[in-house]
Amino acid sequence: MAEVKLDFLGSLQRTHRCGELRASDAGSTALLMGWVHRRRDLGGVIFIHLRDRDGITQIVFDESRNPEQHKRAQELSGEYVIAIEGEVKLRGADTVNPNIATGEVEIAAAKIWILNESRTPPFPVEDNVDVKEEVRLKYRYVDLRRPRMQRNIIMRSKVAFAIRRALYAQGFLEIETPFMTRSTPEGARDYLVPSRIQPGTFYALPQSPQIFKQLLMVSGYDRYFQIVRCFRDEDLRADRQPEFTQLDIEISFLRDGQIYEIIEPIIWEACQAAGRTVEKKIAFITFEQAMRQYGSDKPDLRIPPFHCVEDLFAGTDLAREGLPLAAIHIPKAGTLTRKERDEIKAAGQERGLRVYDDSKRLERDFPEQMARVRERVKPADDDLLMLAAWAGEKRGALPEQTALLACGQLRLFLAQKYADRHKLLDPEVLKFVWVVDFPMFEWDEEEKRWNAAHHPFTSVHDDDLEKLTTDPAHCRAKSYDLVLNGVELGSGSIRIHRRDVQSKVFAALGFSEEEAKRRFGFLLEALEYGAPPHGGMALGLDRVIMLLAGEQSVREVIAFPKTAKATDLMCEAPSQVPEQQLRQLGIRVVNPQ
RNA sequence: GGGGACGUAGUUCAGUUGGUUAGAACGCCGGCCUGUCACGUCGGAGGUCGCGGGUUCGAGCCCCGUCGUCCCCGCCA
Repeated sequence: MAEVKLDFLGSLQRTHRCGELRASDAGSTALLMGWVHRRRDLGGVIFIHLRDRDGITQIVFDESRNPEQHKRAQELSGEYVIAIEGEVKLRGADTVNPNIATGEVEIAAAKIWILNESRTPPFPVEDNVDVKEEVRLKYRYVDLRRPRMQRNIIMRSKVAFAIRRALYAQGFLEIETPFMTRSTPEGARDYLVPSRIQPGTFYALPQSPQIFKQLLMVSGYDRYFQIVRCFRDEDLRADRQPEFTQLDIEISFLRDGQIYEIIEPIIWEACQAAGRTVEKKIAFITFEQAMRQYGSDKPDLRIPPFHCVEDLFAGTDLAREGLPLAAIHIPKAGTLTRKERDEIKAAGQERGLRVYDDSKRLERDFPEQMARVRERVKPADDDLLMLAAWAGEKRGALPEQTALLACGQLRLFLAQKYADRHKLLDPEVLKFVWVVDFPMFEWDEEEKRWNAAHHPFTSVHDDDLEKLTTDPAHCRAKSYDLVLNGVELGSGSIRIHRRDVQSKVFAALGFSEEEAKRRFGFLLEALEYGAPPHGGMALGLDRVIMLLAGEQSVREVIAFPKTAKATDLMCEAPSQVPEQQLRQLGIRVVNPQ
């Protein structure tokens, strides 16, 4: 870096932000602070674009009018931090810049303070410059200056504020819960925090504040929320970080259906804050419908459903007992090449499916059936319509479901493959849907036992109470997921508030009474001290913001995210620690890398 | 844990069947320039071709390993 004499900030104070000045401010004196976005040195006159998170203002240094300050401006370079004072002047008609909000004016610099210099940034502070994410993450503080990131981070703040406002308006209280808590054996892997004071023991960082918020209901804080960090030590994805933020909500005395009335306005306000207009009422689909129409418990409603047509093909080679035959329909895919058909078949095969793509042959062999299929699906002339069926041995505890999931994956594969043609996967379109009536339990093939599909505190559907012991596979839970464009935003349930019911569910999950007490004793005990009926949900705030911002990854809406291997490239976490620190904790590293 | 893509200047990329001194654009540095706004113009600097090994007369290019980033499956009550 050049040797530059730096000025002190002292009592200097901004009069405006860099996106604020307009023609009506002409004639007044302004003092701005910010970063040197660009310098254009024409010799006798130097133009600076001064930038802060609000916008850009042009500053002019004229050698003939103010040689001393002009000389100082020659020392400037990109990303220097400066303060500028001068008169706001109207630009001549031919020099107005329509590309920036302040383009009608400029500041004739009377005085410049150079507050700090800057090394040349590793990449330009602009959008539309592709930079490898690795570099962006290492210099995240620079990346966050770029307009797109600023827009996302600012949107995130605005959405969070709108959510808080909407919740306060509905009488909610924001209450904090501990980060250093007890490890619970179910669910994701815990991040552990060793205790120095109790050697050999560990706190766990919460996977969610689930139990604490239920305890708050027991305590009578009947409308609770929290925008809170949660931690899960599992592998990452584009929409998954090891620490992520939940909007956590719990409500007492929640009557049937009330949760939707409470959540929907909050979602609406959140979308409004992001500048997105959505319908106030969100559609419903049952888990079973979602599986049979979309092959997914998080259906993307922007693309048409597939249709199960095994009934039409009963008795033919295509239909197999207890397994679906899916008519997959993708609009506007047009005529496919041989190569494309092979790719589609291969994609189906990878997922265990046989794909019947030859429509001519299908029409020839099954003319009546295909007529009925077209009746159901109603494809246009240039739409893609093919059949898919499970190819091999039946698999899983629920083979039909396994097959439906594969069909759903194939549907998404095709929808993405031809997204350019049908244009239905438009991030501008927001299709929310409630998925309800989830099964209570899922079969764990490895451990050969039933697991809670949502979590073990979820109420069973009133009609299915008796099935808890007799037919767990067909027990429906009082749970609900909120899905947007094929992304699960969050889930919730009506909780069990009765000690006896909770015991039955634990029994169905194969826990002995002792085991249940050991794992969740404090919650079970709390249920014995006047627990009100309650329920709630948790929404993944990062995902909400991601979709509202039209981004493909939650990393684009988190200021300091982690990589796919859960590292922070900027501060180089996680890291080794001094031996002494480990000794104090009574920890020895067995296999250091 | 498995599969796939990528890694060359500060950044984004090109680099022919393996062949002389690894190029371009932007950025950076220096000169000139009083109305630019992606300023212009003249000149210049800048490379551990991710890292290690191998094949070869010769490797950015081929082979093996390894590290890193991204995507997907498993996993995420």
